[in-house]
Amino acid sequence: MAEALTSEAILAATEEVLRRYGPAKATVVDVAKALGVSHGSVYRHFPTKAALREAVTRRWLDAQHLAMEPAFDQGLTAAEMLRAWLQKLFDRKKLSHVDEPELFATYLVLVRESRGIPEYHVEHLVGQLARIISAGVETQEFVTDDVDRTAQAVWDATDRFHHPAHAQEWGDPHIQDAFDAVVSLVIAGLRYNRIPSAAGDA
Amino acid sequence: MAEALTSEAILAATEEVLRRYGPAKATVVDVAKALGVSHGSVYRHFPTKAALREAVTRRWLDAQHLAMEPAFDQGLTAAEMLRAWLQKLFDRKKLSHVDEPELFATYLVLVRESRGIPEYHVEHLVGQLARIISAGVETQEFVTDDVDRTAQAVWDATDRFHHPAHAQEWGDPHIQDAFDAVVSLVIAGLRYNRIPSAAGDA
DNA sequence: GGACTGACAGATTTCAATATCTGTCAGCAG
DNA sequence: CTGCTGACAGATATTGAAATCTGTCAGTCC
Repeated sequence: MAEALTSEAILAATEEVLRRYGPAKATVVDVAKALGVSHGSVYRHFPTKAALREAVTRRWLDAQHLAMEPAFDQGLTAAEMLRAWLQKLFDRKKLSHVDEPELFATYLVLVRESRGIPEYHVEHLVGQLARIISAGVETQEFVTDDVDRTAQAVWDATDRFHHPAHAQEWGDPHIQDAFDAVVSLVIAGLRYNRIPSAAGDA
Repeated sequence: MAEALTSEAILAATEEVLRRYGPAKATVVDVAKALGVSHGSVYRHFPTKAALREAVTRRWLDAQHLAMEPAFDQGLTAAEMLRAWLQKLFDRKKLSHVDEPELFATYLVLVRESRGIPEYHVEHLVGQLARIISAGVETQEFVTDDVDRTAQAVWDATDRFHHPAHAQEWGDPHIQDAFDAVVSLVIAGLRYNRIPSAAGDA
């Protein structure tokens, strides 16, 4: 035999098979064939096909999260940082949707099919948002009595520009305009926002 | 023969057939059968199956628009009116999605399949939003230099609570909380919002 | 003994034949 | 003459038999 079969090699091969055949056609047998082993060997490293797919998905998401890590070192206001972060997220999503629609669709299917993965993804990004908003609260640029809740609200309010269900709208020529309008509205709200914890509003 | 076949009767029968069989199974033959005529007769009133479906859809949407017509007569602030209108829209959507999921899905398919119908629907509702915001600007409760653009931004920011792509999230127990947070953020933004017409922001 | 194979059962997918539907139109009935 | 019918051609949908896939495991190889 040549070399030991590693989980890493299986993940890489699975990624390649998913790219080539798409999520609907990719089979465990294909992965094994690409590695030159029997498909029984793959089951020695991953208990089910679903677990294998989920491992690939989590790996990909972690790379996305790393790429979105906000940079606090520059001399930007919180509003500028927030706008830049949201714009970067939007640009990345838009680009991958326009440039590689099939790969985008593939990972969309993968993310959706695993319970808990979408939550994992959103919670991570909302956490990054919260850190930016928190910085704004410290400099008294933003006002809020619940940073996490507000971060979630900003995420929800900008759903149209990052939720894959809206991907088809990202090709609209006026989409950047709509993005600017929503982000400006949200930032204006952050400057004077007091979200009630249960009910009531001024 | 009994009575003349009218377009009205065909529309009513089509609605019934769509309710009973769903959008995938409903056929022109079914409609004709329900009316006790040959399917050729239906084509005397509607040129294609698509035109027939679109007529039913437009009829249904007009009823929805009427139900959402904002009431300006009460002694409410613009913020209260805006919140109430958004809540009503959310409640109506949520209710029809929870109470009659099949009918909701049926009209969702119908709305999507006709080019132009979604735009017709959204433009109408954003128009209602614009009237509420416009009232707020007149009382100096809200600030904006472009009512229509701002109305669209409010619509976009609340997408999660009316766009059917998010319907599955409406069953979440915390959804009302998320709604309140977003609406409060948006209303805070409206009080101090100045959306740039092309680029740049303070 | 630990890693891999290959045959297997049950579940899922594919594919081609069969049936149904859409849209048209010549002809019939009042 | 006007409104409806029913047969028709091409397009679409349904079905069930055959092929493939998933997950297991007794057995092989070093």
